[in-house]
Amino acid sequence: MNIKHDKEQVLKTGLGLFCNKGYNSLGIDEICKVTGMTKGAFYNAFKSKEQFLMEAILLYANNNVKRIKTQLQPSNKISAYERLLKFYVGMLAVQPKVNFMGCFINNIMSELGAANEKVGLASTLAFDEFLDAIEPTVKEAQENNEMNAALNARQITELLHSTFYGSLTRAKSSKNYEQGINTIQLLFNNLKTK
Amino acid sequence: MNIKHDKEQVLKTGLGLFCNKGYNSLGIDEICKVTGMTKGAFYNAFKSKEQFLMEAILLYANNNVKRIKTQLQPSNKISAYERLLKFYVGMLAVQPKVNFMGCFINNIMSELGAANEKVGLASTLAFDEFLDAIEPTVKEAQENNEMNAALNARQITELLHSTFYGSLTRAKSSKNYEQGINTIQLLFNNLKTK
DNA sequence: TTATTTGTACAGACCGTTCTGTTTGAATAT
DNA sequence: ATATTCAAACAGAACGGTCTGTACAAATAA
Repeated sequence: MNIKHDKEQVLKTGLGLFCNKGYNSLGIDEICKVTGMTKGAFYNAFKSKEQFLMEAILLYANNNVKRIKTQLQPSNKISAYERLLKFYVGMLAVQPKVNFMGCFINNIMSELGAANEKVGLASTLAFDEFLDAIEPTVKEAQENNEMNAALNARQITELLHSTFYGSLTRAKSSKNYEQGINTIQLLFNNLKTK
Repeated sequence: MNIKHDKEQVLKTGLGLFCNKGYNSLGIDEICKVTGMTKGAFYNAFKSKEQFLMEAILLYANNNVKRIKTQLQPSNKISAYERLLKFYVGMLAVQPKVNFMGCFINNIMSELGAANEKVGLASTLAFDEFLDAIEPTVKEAQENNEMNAALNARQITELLHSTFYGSLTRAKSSKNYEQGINTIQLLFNNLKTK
């Protein structure tokens, strides 16, 4: 009794598992168990565990870009600066509810980025896509005169996101996100136009 | 013919291996091969791989605190602000020469901090020791009126180091440290007294 | 029929750890 | 000085478990 598996659904489930357990701690057996697949079906659909990961990275990157764009969507109720601040604080504050799983791309960068060239490249590209999605809102904040317009918008975006990733790593390890929020707040206050 | 092993030297060598390969990718076999030990000797000296790691974390933390204090040592040739900037830029710029191994504590936080409570705690404590070593120089920069004295020195230190760690993770993954230097530069410019 | 997909057992490599027996050198006894 | 004892350190094979990936027959689809 062969089962017709929805590859997208399997990938989505696997992505969730990767987010929670990382790469090395998640075995093919567990992916199969949770998705209801067998190994034959898995290896028929995916060339290898690494390729499965690569597809999961792409899926995550796409979904996350969409999420970022939605959350930073222009609004006349809340300014660009405030949307950005809320965006980053929100991602930190939600961590206790998601078992401090952090950001999949940041996790994969840390776990495999240095050792595996392909994965390093893919996660670097995903990171850049996130910056692409965030940068317009930084520009908007500059045009609103909320942020210093003399600075390069891309570099501000890099600064925001790097600080966020550093704070997130610390939050994961200490199981405490409050220091991270303070750090983000301090950075935003400093980038604010006086 | 049994060999007498120097535990400190073994730990030092093992720490170097952990720095380069991370925790999961480094096997006991390789530690033994490089140090010239056998497994019997290894397990006579250390309870487990995890305990070996814990001792390596302490060793690294101590050495690194010393290094930080040396590099940030008060000087009348270079101001506190400049010493801090040089300190962070230097750590990024050196990465190509050390195979982008980054900071051991940051690596371990990322790889194991979330999964292993003991390791998470130990690396969080090490992080705090680094902040303790850096904070006095931030205070000095504030007293020199190089940095805004209205801000909390500890929180500035947190911001500096979190941003550095975020930049470092990205540098490791992309094998490029220049963006990280730009990010640190931008942050320092923003914290500078106008 | 013929081609494709799936289920399952298993190969083969690797891992951390344990086990048994050996070496060693210092303490003690002669 | 010489012989004996003993505990700690060491050597390295072996173990139990994990892992990814494969082989191949059975089931299904064309």
